[in-house]
Amino acid sequence: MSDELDLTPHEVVRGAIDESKSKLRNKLDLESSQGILPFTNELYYEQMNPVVRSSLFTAGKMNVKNGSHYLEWTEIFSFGGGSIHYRGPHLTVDHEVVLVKLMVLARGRSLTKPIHAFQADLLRWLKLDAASGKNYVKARRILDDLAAAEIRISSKPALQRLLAILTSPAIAELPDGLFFQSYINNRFNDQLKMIAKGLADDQPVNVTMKLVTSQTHNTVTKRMMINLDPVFAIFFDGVNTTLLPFEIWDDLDRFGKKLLSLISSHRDGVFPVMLEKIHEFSGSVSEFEKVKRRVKSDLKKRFEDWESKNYIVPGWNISRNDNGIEIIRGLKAGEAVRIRSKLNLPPIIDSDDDIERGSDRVVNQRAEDFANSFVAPAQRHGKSTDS
DNA sequence: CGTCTTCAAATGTCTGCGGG
DNA sequence: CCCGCAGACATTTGAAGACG
Repeated sequence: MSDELDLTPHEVVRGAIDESKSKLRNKLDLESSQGILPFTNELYYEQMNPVVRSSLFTAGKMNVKNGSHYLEWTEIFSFGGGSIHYRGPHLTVDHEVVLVKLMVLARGRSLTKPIHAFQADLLRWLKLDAASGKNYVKARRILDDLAAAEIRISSKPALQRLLAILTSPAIAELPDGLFFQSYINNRFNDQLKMIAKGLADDQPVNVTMKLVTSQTHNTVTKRMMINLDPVFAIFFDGVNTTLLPFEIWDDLDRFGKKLLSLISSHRDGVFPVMLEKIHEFSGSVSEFEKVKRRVKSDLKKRFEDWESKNYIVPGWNISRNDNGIEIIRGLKAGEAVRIRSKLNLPPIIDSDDDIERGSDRVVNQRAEDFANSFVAPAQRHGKSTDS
């Protein structure tokens, strides 16, 4: 296992951790609800792995203004085994920026309650000039797009989590848990047998969800109230998600945001991948054959830059295989994206062996990790994974 | 084949003005 | 401080060509 987290003796900080942990638990119990909220905070970008590995949010900005829209369920390009289908307006990385920042605002709150934000917040997130009215139009359109979007994901851990919520009586003990459970129940009870059978038989089963379920605009207070789809939370179990420090992610360009997240989602490095697939992953509308040389040289420059910043480790390589096909090898996240701000970055878990998580134990473990990050920042403290 | 340039069209951002 | 509209200005993109 290669996570180079410093292992600090527990005893030293034990007291502080226990205290901050219980403080966090109380906070979660009091303010939040079902306890399966995303544990992200202002320091970390967090996104579910199925999304990170897909081109759901495209790096390109073409075909956006002219209202490109998937009317029917369409399979989105995706690395790895899972599948992701989409229906709705064309989404770009700008949409993702807004979404993940909304998720940060949702931290510690019940997802059954709305998030409050100003449109000016969106402009700040997107690094747009707040003095320009046109930018408000763009921000509003992004929200509308998110509200219209529907995604369908096949993810075993998420389904297991869903099943656990549906069948576990324990969650109802939490303040808002009953509400959440009945919400899930109303929505999925009919499919319960199908989900259980699919899991047992190892067959693909999908979960359909929206991103933003509703948004209202208060013309008096000028504030927006935005509801996220609670089912979304199931995918943010803190285990099947990828984290990146915002201070890095915020400064990446569109494609960079996607690409570095993809690399970071593979703890042991990205498997060799065709250059053409990376191009497809970017969501570019251009024909690969016509732009491949450009793509390759641009990518080389990008990786050289990232290597110098320790975003990725040396050893990567783009070259042809015996069949003359360009292959990218040896991509692996570097130290800079793993640990930042002297805080503990929970390990990124990926392998098939880890598939059975999404368990309460792991989620609780994640909460503990998160709690640890409230300890004095000087004491960087890490743990290794159970793999 | 890889790197560097160039170009037009498509898009994105900013400026100035208006109002609440 | 919040918001909207037009239009000017800037950047990005896809595509193609020059050169070694």
